[in-house]
Amino acid sequence: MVLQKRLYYSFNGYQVPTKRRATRSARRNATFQRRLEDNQMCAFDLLATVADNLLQEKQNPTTYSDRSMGKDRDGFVKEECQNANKPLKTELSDEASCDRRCQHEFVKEGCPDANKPLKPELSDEGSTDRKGFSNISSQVYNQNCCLKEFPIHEIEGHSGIASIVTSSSCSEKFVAEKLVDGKGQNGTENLASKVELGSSGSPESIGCKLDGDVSKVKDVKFGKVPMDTGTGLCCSEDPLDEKPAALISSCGNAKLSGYDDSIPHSSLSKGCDNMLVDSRDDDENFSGCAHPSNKIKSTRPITCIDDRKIKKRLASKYHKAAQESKPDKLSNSVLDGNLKPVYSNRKNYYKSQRSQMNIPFKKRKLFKCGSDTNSNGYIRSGDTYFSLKNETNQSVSYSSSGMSKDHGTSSLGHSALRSRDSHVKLRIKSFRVPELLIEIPETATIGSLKRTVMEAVTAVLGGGLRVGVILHGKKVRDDSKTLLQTGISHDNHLDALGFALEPNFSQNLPPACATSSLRIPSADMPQPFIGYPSSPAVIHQRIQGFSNTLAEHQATGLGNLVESDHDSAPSPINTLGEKILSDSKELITVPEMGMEALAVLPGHQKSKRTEIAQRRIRRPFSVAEVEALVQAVEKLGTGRWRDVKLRAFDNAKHRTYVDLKDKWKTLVHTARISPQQRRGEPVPQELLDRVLTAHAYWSQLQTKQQLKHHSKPCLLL
DNA sequence: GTTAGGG
DNA sequence: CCCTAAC
Repeated sequence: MVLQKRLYYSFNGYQVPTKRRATRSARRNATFQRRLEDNQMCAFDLLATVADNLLQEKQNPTTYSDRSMGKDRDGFVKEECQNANKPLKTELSDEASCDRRCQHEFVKEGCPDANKPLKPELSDEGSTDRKGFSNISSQVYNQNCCLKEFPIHEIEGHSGIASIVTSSSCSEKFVAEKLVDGKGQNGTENLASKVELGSSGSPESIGCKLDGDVSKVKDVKFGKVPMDTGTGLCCSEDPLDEKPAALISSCGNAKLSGYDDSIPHSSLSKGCDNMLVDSRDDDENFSGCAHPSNKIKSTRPITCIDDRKIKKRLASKYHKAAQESKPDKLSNSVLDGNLKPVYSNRKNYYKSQRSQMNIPFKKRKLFKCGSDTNSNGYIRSGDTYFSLKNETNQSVSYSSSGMSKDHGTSSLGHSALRSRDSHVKLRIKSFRVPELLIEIPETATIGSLKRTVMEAVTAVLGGGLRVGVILHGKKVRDDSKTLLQTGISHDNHLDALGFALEPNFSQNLPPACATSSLRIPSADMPQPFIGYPSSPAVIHQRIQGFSNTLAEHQATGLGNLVESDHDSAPSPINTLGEKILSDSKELITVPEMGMEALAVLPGHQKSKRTEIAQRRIRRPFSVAEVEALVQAVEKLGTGRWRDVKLRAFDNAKHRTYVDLKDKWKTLVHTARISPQQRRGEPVPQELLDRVLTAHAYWSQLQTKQQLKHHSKPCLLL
């Protein structure tokens, strides 16, 4: 859908603003997320490729990594940095073809002040520079801990590095691409944050790649990643001590090191998945949450990866918002019971806001993935892949474009799948954006139209979305059911299966737009962040409101499904229609809350989030509303807002008398300032004149009355 | 629950 | 729009 694109862009745009310089962590977070998103796509491809290779070659990665690493490392470590605990990367680099010298140097240099020295080098030399890489890597390793401290900018500056890190195993391609491109995608930069994580290994690996040493890279990865992993990517962990297998894991390691000090290197192997997951974790961490990631990473089985992806892509935000407390919703519903609790348990994302904010990112990701990357990536929840194919054979996908095409995917999927019983592969190419009702004056500019649409979309997204599963036209609400129980199996025609983005509210749909439609409640919702338990019932209703929204894909006629929901709950929608018809005046509005929330994203999410979460969506008054307000005030006067509300806005639920009072206040102010100073939708001068007149009249009257009151008592006394 | 006003 | 004091 067009909207997708818009959303995508919009998010990006928003994101940017969101980046605040305020906090390192915040910045990191934002950038990190982005990178992750960008990287993910790549990662998938890489993973797929790797997986294929592995399968075909059946090499044993583990050996590779261990061996090579071991010696190199030791030697390296001993020589260069004794201090540094994590020489692994260096090895990688060596293997990669990097010069030991460089490494050593790096190490030496890096060890002492691993944290920050890198930057300069990187920036100067660029990603290609081995030294730079080595430095980075060394730092990373050293750090395991230090990374955290890495300044994002540094990383960002070195897109190449960052990218590498991020993608880790998966990213090989990614990295390569980026390197080639130079900066690579936008995302690359973002990666930087990640870079921290993986940077260590990555730089070198990157270099190799550049050099054309793909094979090496893969090998490394492989080494790290065990063949068996159905997940392909992950190789479970490298037991190598904690030192990261380095190369392969560069990403993973990096993450670990960067994000979680404690995180085990094992994550390396995980590569892409980790990344995704990590990213999430990172987010959390950044936000201040405890880092679950460590646990996850270290502990997580390979399978987790998929889940992560899924979550991230699909749910990430939504989940957070809605589920945080309840792990299952998305994961369960969409994914399946198989999912590991690990992720499902996400920690609380701090705040709803954050989550909201995140959504965009994630969405972005989703979109991207969907459109661009999808091919590669399916998400695997637990064991389920959402690509269209069934695990082994059938490709049931909505999208006409079959997943089967993706070699990478398929191969990975299969391998991964094998490990588990049967898996259902689903491919979600894109999500349709819920229906939005927008009312805008003919005189509005295209720009304002765009903004309005954006706001509406943002509001929806910002409010938090959740994923709805539709099967045979019916919403599947029982999150606890397994796919099998629900009838979603490889044996079935997945075309009957649909996914929808639904508003995830915890509260009521507040806004339903004036009239409207569905809206997104998020703003109103109290839900927030952590553990906010939302009652299913409520949710459903809300959803209903939104129900229109769903949509699923292209080919399949999921569309029908959408409304099915209504049945369960009384839908606001119906009302909407009525309202709309009845109140021509009312706006249908477009809420925008998203912007604000987004802006906040990066940093302080917590506090703000909370606040924002509850804030109502902003619904600018339309000229018609203003006209009605003026008329009512002229008749009733100021100070009787409740009456005004009843008289002129009785049917506008979203307009409280306080709102009307505030609007009047602003109208008076607007009328007094020069037209050039006015913002927003212009209000006819005629109305403003009436505002001033009425205001003067009633003010005068009020004054008189007050005088009377005062005087009277005095007199009486 | 309303108003009024500051933020 | 939110928040709060005051009514």
